[in-house]
Amino acid sequence: MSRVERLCVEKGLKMTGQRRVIARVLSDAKDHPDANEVCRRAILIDPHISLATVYRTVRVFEQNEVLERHDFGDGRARYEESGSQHHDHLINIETGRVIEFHNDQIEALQKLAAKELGFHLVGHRLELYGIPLETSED
Amino acid sequence: MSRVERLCVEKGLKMTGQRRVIARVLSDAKDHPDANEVCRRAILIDPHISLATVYRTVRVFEQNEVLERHDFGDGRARYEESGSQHHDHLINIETGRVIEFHNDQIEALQKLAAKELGFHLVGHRLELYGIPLETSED
DNA sequence: TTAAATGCAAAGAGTTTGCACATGG
DNA sequence: CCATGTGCAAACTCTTTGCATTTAA
Repeated sequence: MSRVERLCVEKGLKMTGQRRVIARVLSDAKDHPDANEVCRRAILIDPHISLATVYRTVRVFEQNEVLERHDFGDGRARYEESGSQHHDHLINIETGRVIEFHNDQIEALQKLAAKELGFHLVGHRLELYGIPLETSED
Repeated sequence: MSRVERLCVEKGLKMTGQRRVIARVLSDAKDHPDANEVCRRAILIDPHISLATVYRTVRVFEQNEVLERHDFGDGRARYEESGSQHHDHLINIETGRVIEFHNDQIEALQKLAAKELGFHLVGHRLELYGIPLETSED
């Protein structure tokens, strides 16, 4: 049983064959697939899965905090298993590859910045866009 | 002549009536309108403007760094005049209103974080989502 | 059993594009 | 004048939804 599936069970979600497969795909994913990619991988395991079901399922999973939805600005949502710890993303603009990182100082400053503006911080999005250091020597 | 129009002229862009109006709308905007909203405001000044032209125009303007495109996660692009200084956004999730802010410390830490991961930072996106402090007392 | 999940195809929202016509430099 | 911009409508991408059918609990 995949980690995502276990989380679903803990949340009391009805686990259908399709949901199990989608959960597995997301648990196995090392990247941040979009709905279409999740569907394609799911179909490799079990062809009885439609894109509509993927969309409905990821929404339910997201609402149950079993996975996280990201928007990297390319017009489609991407998904990843809810990690135990929060992290942000650095996107290598040469390859499109996404690297996860966490920085406590930045997190703290964000909270502070929001407070100074009169807000209680309930969420944030931080994405860094970079090029590999070797390549950037100009 | 609006500020955006002047920037366009400096870039050598051909200034048609429509582009002038769109430039004006964006110069006058105190918020971050989407393409549809830009079009509606433009039509108030001159009805001879179509949504397709707005899309084509904002793309040209963006490519010429005359305005900036933002994606606040609600599925449509939003635009604002390219300011002299960089800033990030705090979104009031109760009203949807966007507040601009700038924080040098966070900027510096971002650069550092990227460097530690082996990247040269060429861009970033930071959005804070918050609720007004008065309302958040629970 | 039965409320909830699924597949399909159609509908939406936002954005882009092909083509004939209009226009700025 | 003529390369470029525009309007219109159709196309495209991503996502959602209505409805008849299937399925988990």
